[in-house]
Amino acid sequence: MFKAVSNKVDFPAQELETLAFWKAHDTFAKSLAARREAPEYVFYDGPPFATGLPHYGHLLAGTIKDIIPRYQTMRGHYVERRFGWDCHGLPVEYEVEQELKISGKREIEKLGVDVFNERCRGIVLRYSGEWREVVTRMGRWVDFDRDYKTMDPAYMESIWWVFKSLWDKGLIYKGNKILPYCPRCATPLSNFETNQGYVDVQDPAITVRFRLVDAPDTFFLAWTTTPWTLPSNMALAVGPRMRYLKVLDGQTTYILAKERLGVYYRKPEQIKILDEVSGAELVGARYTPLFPYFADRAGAFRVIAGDFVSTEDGTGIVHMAPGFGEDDYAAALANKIPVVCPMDEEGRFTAEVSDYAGREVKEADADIIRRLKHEGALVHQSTIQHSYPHCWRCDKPLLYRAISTWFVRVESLRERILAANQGTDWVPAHLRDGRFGKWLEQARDWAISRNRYWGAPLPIWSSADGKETVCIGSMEELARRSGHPVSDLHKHFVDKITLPSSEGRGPLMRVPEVLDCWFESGAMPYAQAHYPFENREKFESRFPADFIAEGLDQTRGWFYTLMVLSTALFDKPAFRHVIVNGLVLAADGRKMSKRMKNYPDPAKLIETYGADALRLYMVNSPVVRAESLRFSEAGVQDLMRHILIPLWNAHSFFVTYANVDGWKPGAGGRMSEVGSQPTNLLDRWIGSSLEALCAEVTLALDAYDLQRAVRPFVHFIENLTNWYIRRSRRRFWKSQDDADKTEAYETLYTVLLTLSKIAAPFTPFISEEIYRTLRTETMPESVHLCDFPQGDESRRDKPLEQRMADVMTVVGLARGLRAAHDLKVRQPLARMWVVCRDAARLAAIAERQDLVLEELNVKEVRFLERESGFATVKAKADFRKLGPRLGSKMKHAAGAIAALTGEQVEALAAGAALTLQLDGAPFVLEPGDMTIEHLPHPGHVVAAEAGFVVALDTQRTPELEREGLAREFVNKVQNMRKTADLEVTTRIRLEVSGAPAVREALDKHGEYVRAEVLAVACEWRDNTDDGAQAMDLNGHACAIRLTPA
RNA sequence: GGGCGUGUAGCUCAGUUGGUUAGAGCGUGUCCCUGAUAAGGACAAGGUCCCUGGUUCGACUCCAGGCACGCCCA
Repeated sequence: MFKAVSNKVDFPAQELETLAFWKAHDTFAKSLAARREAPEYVFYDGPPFATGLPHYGHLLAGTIKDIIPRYQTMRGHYVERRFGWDCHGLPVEYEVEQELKISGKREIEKLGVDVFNERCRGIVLRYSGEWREVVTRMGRWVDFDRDYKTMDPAYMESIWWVFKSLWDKGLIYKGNKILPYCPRCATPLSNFETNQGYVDVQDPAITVRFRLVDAPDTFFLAWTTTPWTLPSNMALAVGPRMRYLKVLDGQTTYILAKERLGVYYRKPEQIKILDEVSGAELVGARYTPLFPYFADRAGAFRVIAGDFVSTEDGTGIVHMAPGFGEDDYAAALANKIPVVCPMDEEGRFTAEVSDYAGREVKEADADIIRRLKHEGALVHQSTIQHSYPHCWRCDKPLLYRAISTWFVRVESLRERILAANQGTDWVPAHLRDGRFGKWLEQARDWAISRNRYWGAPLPIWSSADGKETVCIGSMEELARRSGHPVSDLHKHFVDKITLPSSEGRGPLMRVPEVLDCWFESGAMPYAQAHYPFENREKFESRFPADFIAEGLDQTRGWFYTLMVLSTALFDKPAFRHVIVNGLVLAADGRKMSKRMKNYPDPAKLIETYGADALRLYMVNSPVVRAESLRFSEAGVQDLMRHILIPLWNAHSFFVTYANVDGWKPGAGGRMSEVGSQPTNLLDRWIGSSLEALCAEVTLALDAYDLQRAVRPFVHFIENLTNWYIRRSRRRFWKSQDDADKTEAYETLYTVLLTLSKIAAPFTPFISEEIYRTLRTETMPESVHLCDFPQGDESRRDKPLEQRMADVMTVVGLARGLRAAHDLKVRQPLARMWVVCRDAARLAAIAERQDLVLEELNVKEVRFLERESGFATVKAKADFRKLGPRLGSKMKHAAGAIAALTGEQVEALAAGAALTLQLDGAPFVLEPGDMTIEHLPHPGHVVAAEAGFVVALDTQRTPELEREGLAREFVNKVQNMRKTADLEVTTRIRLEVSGAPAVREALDKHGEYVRAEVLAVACEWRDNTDDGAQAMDLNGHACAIRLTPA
């Protein structure tokens, strides 16, 4: 006996039981243990931040990260799956700052970096329990107990090794980067932080003049909204292809962009245009500095060319303060202009700018403007309203300034990175050379240091004068060189450690920065294994990964950092195959937003439909090809209805009847006979279809195309439930235990068992339930411990699949006719005709005419090879065949072929060649050059499709009417049985009264009726007062009373 | 401004080397079927395959140029 299976299944509840089973039996561990000696398939799991709860994007990526490893395990590989956590970085620091109600560098350092960091350590895994719960509930198998954390000492030590390896290869250097900086918090901000703080503000907008060295009465005009940067002016920039004018205004000559002239001089008669030049001609001109502070700097105070110069505002000549602007800085480097940055950490002028030393730079704007005015350098003054970034913590306007930063020389690695990228395989394929490849091509040096606290410290120690610098690559090295034992590499430990100088420069101190957390996650392949300190061999065999899967946003995140580091270290990509998922959007097409509540809570959704339904829904969408998905709850329900429920019902059907009959797997012996074929065509057909399914799924999964892998399930389940089972139903009911019945059980059993394995990677829960109900003692205890069904083309029978498709076509046509002419299937009809010109196809249908007759409730089918009175034949040109031969004559030929008479078509079909006159030239038409189409004769009950013509005889004799009535009666009783919730085997008694026609039908077909409804007795008596159910049978009154026997 | 992607039915999406009736599901309407079914089936309505041009006997498909939307970068 199989475990009883209800057709009223509660998937979410059942999934919880499955989870409990996996837990109790340690099934995941067993699935790994079973493959311990097998070839390894390497998967790397990208670490999420655990500072928030998982959302649909994580569930989606998690599902993909589950399907492929499950599949590869079933295909005979050992697939280790370790979860990882990204522990360091700003998100954690923010949370702590908010909890402690502190903000910025000064307050953190006042509190103590040790206190702060330990607090970060304390909260970083705060939500890991919830993560584990949700990930597990989704059915994902991943090892949380042996997870890796980027804050583990071993992980951090490997990061140091990575860093030092790059250092030794000369790939690390120190430079400057212009970053938004908050003077109050004394902290640079990331781009992400900056983007959330734009506010509309008013700023001064002044135009000042710079005197040319070679022509003291001539001035460049430049415009700025940050007067405080003027003391740091080092150059002026012009657009090399822009046009500039020299205009005489009174005694003075000014130079500005031609396009901006009208803005400065509304009345042209005020001035005289002296000359027009290109920007390129101005380049190199020297001017007198406005302020004396840096007047002695060599190479400064000249005009340079810049592509960033625009004529949207200002004068078309841009004031360059290289210490305070990104373009300015880059242009200064390119043109060998000195960089000055006379501002301290608090945002005050340094002593270099003696007149304003100690004053907040922005606060000095007014005095600077006053002074310029006094000195005659101010040409125009106004204010501007614009959007300007502000600190998200303290709301102060941010200042851009040069920050000392450490870089990886990505630009020098670029060619090698691109070469390594060629060794990767992407889904979707275009990403490799498209978005990702293009990103690589324009990659800049990577700024890897952060002026923060909670992160892996840069392992660099440096003397006070900066002339001696040491990079440390391991704990042991640090301990040896410093004489201090080391067990934790976080900032508050290692900053206390100094190294002796080897050049007599005094103690070397650690540089203050920590690493970008992307550097840490990019080092995951090495660091999760604590390479090279441990696991040397293991790492080497596990690098690069066979497979990773993350979201599209990782093109400039993890995908990138993995690739940079693996190329720098080993000249290889870190992964071979990658599936990139797109964004999960809310149903309204906008981003999912907690505030707007525009999406269903994932936990609730899983409680309603189950994880299998959610998994299938997500995977069966273009979101597994990096396109975005509008998440729809109805879509999840839809998949449950169309795949999971029918699958479950097929299973439930099988178990119910197998138990009724006491059928056991293997009892008939056929199962064990290799290569044995069932005799029943339906059985052979579903077996062949299953083989097709297996082949398609295998092909798609081997290509990492998940959506394509899911699609054939829909078709197969439809075939299984709506054709195989429906047409086989009676085979399972037959009370004699004959060979055909056994074969049906064997077939359905094998199909369901195999199907559970093919579906296991996608829907691990329902597959497990079905498998566990069906398995025998000798089979593995879980479907996930089984091998994936091995495809075997020899088990395909494609001609049979085609023949069955023909039968379905014929049935479909006839059903359409019944519907169109209002002839319900319960009403038997005397005969039908099936016409097909292909005798072989016709014969194949004749062979299975029982299916057709039963499905359509028709007494007899007649087969014809000619349409005779039912339809007219028409010829249609086969464009595919004729097109290449005829070329431009194709159109004419098509017309001529369509115009052929019935006799001509007939003759052609019979094999006679026909000569057409095309544009005066003869053309010999052969039978294969056309296809025959049918036009059903109007007024007849006839339909045609795909070479078949089907006609129905709609005559209803009294005998047919009676039989129809009997079937109607059976239907009503069956519904009553169902309503009364009777077992399928329960015998009943019937008492019936009603119209004479009903009685006649029952008298004539009583035996059939009793057998169908399992009635031991069917009495005709007046039962109207006796709780009988009154109903209408095809217009005849009837009352039925049903009691269990 | 640059890069990449997407654009097919009211909605979500398929569409295989270019071939003449462009498909499925949902939704809508009508009907049917049901002793596996919170099911299923048939039929109907619904399409400028984003636009323009080109190549071709023939373009949803290939090419070029636009437009719209999305993401990334500047």
